[in-house]
Amino acid sequence: MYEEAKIAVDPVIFSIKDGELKVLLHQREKDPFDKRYELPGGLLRPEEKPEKRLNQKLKNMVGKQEIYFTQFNVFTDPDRDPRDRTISIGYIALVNKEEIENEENWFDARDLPEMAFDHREIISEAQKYLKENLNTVIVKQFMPKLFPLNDLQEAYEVIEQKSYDNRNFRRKMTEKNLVDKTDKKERNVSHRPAALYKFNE
Amino acid sequence: MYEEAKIAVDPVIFSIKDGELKVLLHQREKDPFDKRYELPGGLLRPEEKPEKRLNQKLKNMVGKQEIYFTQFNVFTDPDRDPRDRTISIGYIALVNKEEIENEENWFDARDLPEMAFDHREIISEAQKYLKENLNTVIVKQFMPKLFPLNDLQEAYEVIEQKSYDNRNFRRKMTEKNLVDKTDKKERNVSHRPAALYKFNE
DNA sequence: TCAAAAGTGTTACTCATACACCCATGT
DNA sequence: ACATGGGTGTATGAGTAACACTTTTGA
Repeated sequence: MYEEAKIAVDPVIFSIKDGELKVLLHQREKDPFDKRYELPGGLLRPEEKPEKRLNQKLKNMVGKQEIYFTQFNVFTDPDRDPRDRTISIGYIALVNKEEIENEENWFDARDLPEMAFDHREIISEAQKYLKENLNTVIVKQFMPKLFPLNDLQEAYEVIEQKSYDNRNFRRKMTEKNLVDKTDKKERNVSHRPAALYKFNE
Repeated sequence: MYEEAKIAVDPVIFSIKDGELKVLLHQREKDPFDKRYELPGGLLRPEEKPEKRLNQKLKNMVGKQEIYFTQFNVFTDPDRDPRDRTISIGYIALVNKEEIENEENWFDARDLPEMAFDHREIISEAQKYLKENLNTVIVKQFMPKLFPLNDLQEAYEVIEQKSYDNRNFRRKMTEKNLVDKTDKKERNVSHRPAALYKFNE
């Protein structure tokens, strides 16, 4: 008759640190794919909405209460889980580097370890989505409240994998009033301290 | 334990005719929602891939072999089907008006009949997706091989719900080499016949 | 005084927008 | 000849892209 399938919620949790796009992974401790890394997802429980499941997961993994996420794709290959048929709903979730306490399970998205299931492909699709749908709302999630303009430029560059002219970038951000200069400055840097900016409202 | 759910594949099949964005629907003949209209979807069978199911459905409904489609969203509300929990994978499918033989089940997307389930919402999301992701590949699906430039403009206008300046529109299409003029012309029209264009490669 | 990153202006080019009249055909 | 939609050019402003040197701080 008709197929019944389990429903997984798989977040690709991104952050930007040290000029790299990072992804938060979890190491499996049982078969299949024992010891390999996987996305920190979960299966839906009866009557449960994906957003609820995801909020719980994100809270566990990252600690922060409110984390931005959005659905980007669904993975349906009948053989993607060797046990039962499982449909995975793929989400991207974005956290700023200030939230990262323990760097241990954060990996460079461009240099991933051995992955379980089709999770490498899911991450690759997620990166593509991130790049294609980049906007201020997205980048904002990666930044702390106050930041130097050059860090913002770096965020764009890391996601889009291209470089901007520093003068043009600054002009665009300030003339369009996307950011506001504050009277604060960087501290304890061994060079000219940058002015700190914040996002406009 | 964990939820098992049925998986539905629901295509929103769009076409453009008479200056309207049309959607192909199917009238139900049993409860729940007897006599209401629904998307011409189907449930996945064991081991079946959504793309395969969709190809079958589209072939049945429209006749043409190769139809462009793409996944746009997933609908997961636990109560969206009053019988069993069913996850619906939403697709948009695009056909050009030449393929429409029987107009009977084609409805103006902006004036739908009473719908079953959450299908009105699915169509509304599909329209939003179409509008936001409009590009030449998309519009191409709606057009016959040869067409007057003004018909192409109309297609953009119907999808985006805005109007273009005719001179600017023509300049953009031709200068960017998105279309090529052929030596053919409209026939049997009671006004100056339009030159027919085709998409570039 | 040196190293390191922050910050700053001008010019050229491309693209989007606004706007009104003549043209080719069928009836 | 007239009604109907087809077809054309120019000017203005906005946004994007290219390009190199001076400034401020800590060490």
